[in-house]
Amino acid sequence: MNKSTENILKNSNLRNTHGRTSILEILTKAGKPITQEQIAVKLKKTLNKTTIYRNLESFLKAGMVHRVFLNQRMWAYELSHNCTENQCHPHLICRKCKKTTCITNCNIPLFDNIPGFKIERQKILFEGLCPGCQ
Amino acid sequence: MNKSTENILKNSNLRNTHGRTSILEILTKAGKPITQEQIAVKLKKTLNKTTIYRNLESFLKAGMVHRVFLNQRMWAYELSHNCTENQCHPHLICRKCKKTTCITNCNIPLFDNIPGFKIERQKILFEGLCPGCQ
DNA sequence: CAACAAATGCAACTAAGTTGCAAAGACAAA
DNA sequence: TTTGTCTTTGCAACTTAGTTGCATTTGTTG
Ligand SMILES: [Mn+2]
Ligand SMILES: [Mn+2]
Ligand SMILES: [Zn+2]
Ligand SMILES: [Zn+2]
Repeated sequence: MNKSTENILKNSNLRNTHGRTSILEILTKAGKPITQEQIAVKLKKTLNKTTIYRNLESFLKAGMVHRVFLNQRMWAYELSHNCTENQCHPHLICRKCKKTTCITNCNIPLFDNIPGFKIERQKILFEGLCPGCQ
Repeated sequence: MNKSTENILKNSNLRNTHGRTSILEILTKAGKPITQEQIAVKLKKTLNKTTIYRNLESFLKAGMVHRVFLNQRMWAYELSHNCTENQCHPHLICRKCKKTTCITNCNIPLFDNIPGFKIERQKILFEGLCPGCQ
C-alpha cells in the first residue's frame, strides 16, 4: 500500500498487486514467523492459497522473506530484515505455550571455525520458556 | 540383535522385536540423520511404513533418538548419543551436494543468557560447504 | 488504449505422516 | 510349555501441507 512497499516490489521486478502488498503488511505487523494459513485468515480480501504460496515464493527469491522451520510440519515465513547475511536471528519455541518468539536482542557470534567445513550461514533454534511463561 | 540393544529396549519397556533391532542397527550404521524412507530401503526384511514411524516414535519418547530438522518437508531421525542434555550437536547442509553432516568435533557453548528467556535446549543448523565440496 | 507478460483462481494431484482396527507376536506367570 | 494379556504389526483409508497445469484476469509499458 505505502510507497516503500511499492518500491520494494518494483526493485525486485515484482508487480504491485493487492495480494502482495497485503501479505507484506501482514508479515510486517506479525513481527514473527507465520504460516500460509495464518496469513490467509488475516487477509481482508481472500486470496487463493496457491497465490499466497506463490507470492511467498517470489518474496523468498527476492530475499525479502525467510522461511523458518519451527518443529512443526509446515513452513513459517517472516521478513528477513532482522537477519544478517550469514546468520538468521534465533527463535525460541516455548515449551509451555508453544509460541515462537524472535530473539533479536542478542549477539551470537558465527561459529565459522569448524575444521574442514565452510560455514556460510548459521541458524539457531532454542527450546525453553518465553518471558510470559516463567 | 546384540545384547546391548536388547537391554536398551528392555530398560525402556519396549518389546524386543525384529523391526526395532533392525531400525536401531540402521540408525547406528548411518551415523547421521535419516528419514523413514531411507530406513525402509535399508531394511532386509520389509516393515510397513506405519510400523517404522511408530517405532521411531517410541524411540523418541524413550530418548533414544532425536528428530532433526533439515530444511526439507520431512523428519530425519538419528541416535541421540552425540547430544548433551541441553544441546544437540549441530548439522551442516551442504549447498553443493545437499548432504547433511553431523558436526560432533566442535565445542559450541550454550547461549543461555538471553534476558527474559529460559533456554533449555539449543539446536544449530549450518549451511555451507562440506569437506568434499570445497 | 493495446499488447504482452505476469499474476491469479480453481481443481486435481502429490508427498509425508496419521488413524482405526483386526490379526499376529512378545513375554511372563502358571 | 501352555496360557493370558498386553504390545506390536500390517493394511487401507484418511489428513495435511504444499504443488502443478491451465484457462482467465490483471499490471505495466509504450
Ligand atoms: Mn524471527
Ligand atoms: Mn547428527
Ligand atoms: Zn510461552
Ligand atoms: Zn557437499
